[in-house]
Order: sequence, then structure tokens, then C-alpha cells
Amino acid sequence: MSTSTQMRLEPRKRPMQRRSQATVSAMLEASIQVLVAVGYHRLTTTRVAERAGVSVGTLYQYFPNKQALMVATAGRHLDAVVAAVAQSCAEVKGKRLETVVSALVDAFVAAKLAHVDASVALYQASADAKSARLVRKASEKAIHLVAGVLGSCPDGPPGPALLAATNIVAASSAVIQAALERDGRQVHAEDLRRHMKAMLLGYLTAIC
Amino acid sequence: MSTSTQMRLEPRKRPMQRRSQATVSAMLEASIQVLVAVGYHRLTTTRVAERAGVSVGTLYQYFPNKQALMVATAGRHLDAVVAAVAQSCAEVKGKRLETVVSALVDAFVAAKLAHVDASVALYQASADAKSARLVRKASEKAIHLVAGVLGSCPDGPPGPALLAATNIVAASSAVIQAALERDGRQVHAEDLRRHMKAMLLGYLTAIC
Amino acid sequence: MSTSTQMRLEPRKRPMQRRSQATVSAMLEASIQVLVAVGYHRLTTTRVAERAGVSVGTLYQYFPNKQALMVATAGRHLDAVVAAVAQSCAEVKGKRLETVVSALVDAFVAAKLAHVDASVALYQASADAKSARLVRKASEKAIHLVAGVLGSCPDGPPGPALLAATNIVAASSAVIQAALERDGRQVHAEDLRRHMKAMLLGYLTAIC
Amino acid sequence: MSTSTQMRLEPRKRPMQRRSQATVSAMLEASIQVLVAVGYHRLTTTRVAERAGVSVGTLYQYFPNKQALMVATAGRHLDAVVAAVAQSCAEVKGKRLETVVSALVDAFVAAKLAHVDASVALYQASADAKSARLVRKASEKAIHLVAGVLGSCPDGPPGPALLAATNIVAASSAVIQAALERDGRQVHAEDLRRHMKAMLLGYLTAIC
DNA sequence: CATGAATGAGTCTTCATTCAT
DNA sequence: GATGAATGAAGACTCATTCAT
Repeated sequence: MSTSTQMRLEPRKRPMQRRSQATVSAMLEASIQVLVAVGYHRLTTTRVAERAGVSVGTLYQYFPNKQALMVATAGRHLDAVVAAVAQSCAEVKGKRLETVVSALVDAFVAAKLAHVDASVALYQASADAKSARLVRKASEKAIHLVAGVLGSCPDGPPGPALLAATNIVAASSAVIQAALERDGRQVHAEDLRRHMKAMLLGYLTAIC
Repeated sequence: MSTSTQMRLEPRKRPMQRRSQATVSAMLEASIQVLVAVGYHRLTTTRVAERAGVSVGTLYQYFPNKQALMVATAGRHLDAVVAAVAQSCAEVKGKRLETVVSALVDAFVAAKLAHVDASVALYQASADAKSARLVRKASEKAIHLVAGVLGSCPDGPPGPALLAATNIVAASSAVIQAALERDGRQVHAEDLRRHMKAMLLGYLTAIC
Repeated sequence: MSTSTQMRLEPRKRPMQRRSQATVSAMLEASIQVLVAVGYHRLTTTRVAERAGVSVGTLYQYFPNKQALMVATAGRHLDAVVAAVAQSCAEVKGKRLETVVSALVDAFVAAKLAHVDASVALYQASADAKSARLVRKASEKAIHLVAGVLGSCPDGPPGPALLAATNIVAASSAVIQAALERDGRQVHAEDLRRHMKAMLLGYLTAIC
Repeated sequence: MSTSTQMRLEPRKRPMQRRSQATVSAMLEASIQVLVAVGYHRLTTTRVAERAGVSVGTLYQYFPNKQALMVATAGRHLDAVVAAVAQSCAEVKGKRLETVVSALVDAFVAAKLAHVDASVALYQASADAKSARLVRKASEKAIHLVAGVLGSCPDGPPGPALLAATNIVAASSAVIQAALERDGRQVHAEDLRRHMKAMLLGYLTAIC
């Protein structure tokens, strides 16, 4: 599943050998760095290539155009987050609400903090139409996963939990993003998790 | 307060005359429309001028550059939102948590839904660095206002409520945004408000 | 009719005023000059703009892209040639073969020699797909005109004269082009016309 | 004679070995195919190499640059055509005009129709400056050959027949080309030859 | 010798901004 | 003040050519 949103990168020919994989990785990493450094609307393909230590030509050997690069950049991170949520959901399926919320928050925070740069960059990259769609798709996937576990909770909400799941995912993302934007890498993860758990558990308790 | 985030536009001679006011207004409105229609990265000053029924030259008579136009466009809506929040906060200062939360949610939802286009435009405009900073400033202002009322609540959280306020603002925005993205203009505002109140009240109750 | 194959140039906005017409003309003229000077595959939009004494931006204000410029350049000359042929055909309709051939050759040669540069350039410009189609269209138009007069000749060929007309147009063009390529502006037009008339009259006489 | 217009290709070590011959041939054939398929301005050395089943590197082992490839591609076909014309001329030297014209037309038509693709390719390849010169050279060679036979005709034109020969070659090429463009591979060769003979014989008769 | 990934100069095209009318 | 044609720097993308493996 971790490859589901990944770009089907079909390089012009097929420079997909030992070296290549590393090169692609370097370019995606460079994308994020440039995104963080100068922002989406000042990201140029040349700049990314430079940062990756290759020439523009090389970049275009692996990505048909700028958009594909952005999509791949976004996809890489989204896959990781969705996978983390999925695993977390699987582990706590059928348990009590408190357990579920705790696990979800932990997974969410961990995933985002694991790649702080990517998180911030992702937000910018979604200025691109296709990337935005990717983000939405990933979001929907996460929402359905969350709705699934909520439905399996003995003390979970009655009826379809889709609205609740939507709100939970949206609120969680936003709260982490806000923390990230304010404190950068110095986020006090402990406090963050505690507050998020309070918010989500409070929410779910109220509507059950 | 309504001028706090407003552009310090300095037209060559006398700033704000009858005609001028209308012209500026038209251009800001045009900005929003173009932003909504084609997104930030396809917004051109010429297009905005056209939409506003004036020439590019005229646009540049009122805005020194594109960024200033974006900032002014963003600022206009932000002012309204912050003002709404401020008024709401003033009205419920010192009241109980439930009342405060209810008022805040109502104000927030009303402000966003009243100008859906402006909301979308704002999101797009924040691709611009300065506009983004403006958004953050407005956000902080709202956060402080919220922290203020929370602190004034007899049953509010002990100690500085800044983190809570941050989370509340972030979560609220995100939840509304998600609803907007899912249902467009047909958002079921009643459900939305109910869920938001449940979430925020649950949250605050839990941490108090 | 002289506008039939002319580009429907729809400049970005509509810079079609007094000055503009002259500018467009200058750019088309520059196109031909560059075509002659460096050949089609080394013609760059920047070079054309430079030669025309304007900036690239200006060029793109009048032509949506390079292809449109090429097509307009080709179209301009083709129109003139087709118009000349048409007029010539109208003047000799119903006359004897000898008169018709003489008039056609005179018209053809005059049209081509009037704009030697354009003639040579046109050949190069037709490397562009759309220009090539334009050339073919103009060619067909000329062929039908010629077929028309031939059919009206008392001593003309029996039955549809389309094949003959096609061959006449093709042969005439080629012979003039060959003379042009060999002698440039120093073409001995007198000899050229005499030989062409001999060829076409001999041909038509043989198949009648 | 068949090597007269051929590239002086100098592979690093020993030029023309078993394998090499085949490889070069494959690349020239590939050139023609690509030229026909996508035209000169979209022909890339990589594409040609691919089509030939080798790598770009290999292509560059046999041709110093793209131009050399084009020249060789053009040269190959031109050699064949010139050779055909030469043989035809040799066979009818000293015979009567009618015989000469008939033989020339047959040879010309046969040469073009035998390799329609090559003909089209040739036209495209002449976008390259050197190839164009090659075409002109071949043309001149053919013209001189034709002028030679014409001079040897008992009923041929008096004085130097260079102009006549030029016109004959030009007109013949153009008429065949026109037929090809109109009917594709379904050219009715019989009609074509008849008309060409009528045209050329009529022409020569008239000027003798 | 063959390979094909890497290179980067060179093209087309866009758009913020200016300024003569 | 308004206009909109002109400007040209900047960015996306291509492709002939090289060279390490």
C-alpha cells in the first residue's frame, strides 16, 4: 500500500538502475529542501537540480515535468503518513475509544515529526493542482481508515462515523501544522500529544 | 482595528477619493475572483485589471506591485474575520466556557461561510510570502483574543491559555475548510457548528 | 480573396492600432530576412524580434507562438501569388491556349520575382507542418483556378483538366525556384518566361 | 560513382567491417524512417539510434555529429537516383529526342517510386544546410548528364542545353512530387509517365 | 567497442513592470 | 489620471554530445 500514491515515474527511457534510485531520492530530497528554503513559487527545476548536485537535464530524465516532480515529492511523504495511520488503525481495531485516540494521535504526530521538512514542504507543494488532488486522496484514505476504527469501537459513535473522522483528521493535521509553524523542530511533542488527545477524546465522547 | 492589516497604499497624489475608493474596491474584488477562478499561480496583474474593468497601468497606480495587491486582497478578508472574532470575544468575556465556545464557533463559521470565495482566495493568496505572514499575524491576533476570553472564564483553563487558543483556532479553521472542500457551498452549517462546539467544549473541559 | 489564407492573428489583447499594423509588418519582414539569412532551423523568435527592432515580448503580443509567426509569414506571400494567378485567370478566361499560357507564366513569374526573398524563405518556412498545409492549400487554389481557365479554352484539353493543372502549377513553381536558386536576383526573366511558355504550351498541345 | 556523395565516415579504427556495414546501414535506414515518421525538426539522434536498435553512443561512433548522419542519409538515396539517371543517359546517348525523353522519364519515375519513403526523407533532410547542398550537387550532376544526352541528340536543341536540362530536372521532380503528395503510394504511374513525356517532349520540340 | 546516464547551452514562452501618449 | 504597447529577465524544457563503466 505504501506505493499506492507514489508517482508512476516513467523516465524518458529507463534510467532505473543501481545509481538511478539514489539519484531520484536525491532529487526528491532536494525538492523538499528548496521548497523549505525559498517556497513553492520560487522553486525552479534548475534550483532543485543544482541542490541535488545534478544538471537540469538529468532531472528531466527522471521526471517528465515540474509537476511530476512536485507530485512525487508530495506522494513520498503522504505514503508514509497514510501507512502509519493504517498500521495504527489495524493495531487498535475494536479497542476502546481512549486507546484508539491515543494510538491515532501518537501515529499522526510521529509521522509528521519524523519528516518535519517534508511536512512543511508538502503544504507548499499542494499549491500545484495535481499535488493538491494527491493530498486530498491521501486525506480521504486516512479518513476512511479512521472511520473504520471508530466504527469498531464498543464505545464509539453510533452510525457512520465519516463526519467525525473527517473532522478528526482535519483538526489533527491543522493542530500539528500550527505547532510546527510556530516552534519548528522544537515542538514540545509531549504537550502537543496530550492536548490533541484531550481534544479528540473530548469530541468523540461528546458526540457518542 | 479594521485598518490594522490594511495596505498602506500610497497613490501618487491624494489617496482616497470617491472614484478611487470604488476603483480599489473593484480591483480587490477582481483579485478574489481571479484567485478563485484560476488560482494564484495563474493570476496575472493584467487579468486582474481586466476583470476590474481598468488597465494594468491604473492598477499600478494604486498598488506598487503584485505583492501589494495580494497583501491587500488578503488583508481585506482577514480584517473582517478578526473583527468578527474580536466582537464575539468582547460580548462573551467573563461568561462560562459553554457560552464562549458557542459564540466563537458561531462567529467563526459565519465569517467563513459569508465569504466562501474570499476564503478560497485567501488560501491561494497565501502562496505569496508576505500574504502568508499577514495570515499568520491575523491568526496570532485571533489566538490572543481567544486566549483572552478563555482566561476570563470562571471555568476556563488555569494558567496561560495560549496553546489551547492556538489549537482552537487551528482546528476550527481546518474543520470548516474540510467541510467546504467536501460539500462546497452546500455545507450543512447546523451540523458543522454542533460538531465544532462538541470538539472545542470537549477539549476545554478535558484540560481544565 | 487576398485575405483568405491570411492569419487570423488574434493578438493576446488587441494591439491593433495605427502603430501596430506597421509593427506586424516589420516582424513579418524580419521573419523573411532571418529565414533567408540563417535558414528555418536557426530562426529563433528572439532573432526575429531583434531584426524587427522590437523585443521578444512584443512579438508574442502579436503572434501566440512561433508557428503562428511562420504561418503568417508564409500566408502573406501565398496570398499575393494566388491573387495574381486569380486575376490573370480572370483576364484570359475563354481565350486561346497560347494566350492563357502566356498570361499565366507572366503572372507566375512576376509574382515570384516581386518578392524573391519571400519566395526562397517560403520554401524554408514550409518545414513547419501548418505552413506546409498552407502552401498546399494555396497550391490547390491555384490549381483549381488554372483548371478553370483551361476548361474554358476553345482549344483546351477535353474533359477535366485537373491533372494537367496540377502538373502545370508544380512544374512552373519548380522551374522558377530552380532559376532563383541558381541565379538569385539575377534571373534572366526573359529566357525563363520563354522556356516556361514553351514547356507548358508544348505540354498542353500534346495532350489536347 | 556510387561513393561520390557518400560520407567520408572515419570510425576510430578500421572503418568498414562486416558488422559495421550492417550497423551503418541500419542507422541510415532508421534515419529515413524517423524522417518520414516525425519530420526533420523532431528527429533526434537518440530516436534514430533507438530505431536502429543501438545506443546513441554507438551512433556517434560512426557519425561525428547529427549533420553527418543527415548528409549520409541524403547521400545514399541521391547516389541511387543519380546512378539511375546516368545509366539511362548512357543507354540512349545519340538517339532521337523521343527515345531520350522516354528513357529519362522512366528512369526518374522508377527511381522516385521505388523509394517513396526515401524521397520524403530526402525532402525533410534538406532542412539541414549541408544536406541541402548535397541535394543541389546531385541535382547539378543530373542536370549535366541530361544536358549531355540532349546535346548528343540529332534532333536535340542547338547550343548548350543547360537551361533546358535544368528545367527538365526541376519540372520532372516537381511533377512526381505533386503526384506523390496527391495520391500517396497509389500513384497511377502510367498516366504520370505519359503526361511527363508529353510535357518534356513538347518542351524540347518547341525550343529546338 | 557498446552503452546510456549526465551535461548544459539554447529555445520558446510568460508576465511583472514601465512610460509615452 | 488613465491607457496599453513595449520591455526583457526568468523559467520550463529539449537534445546534441560526451565519457565513465
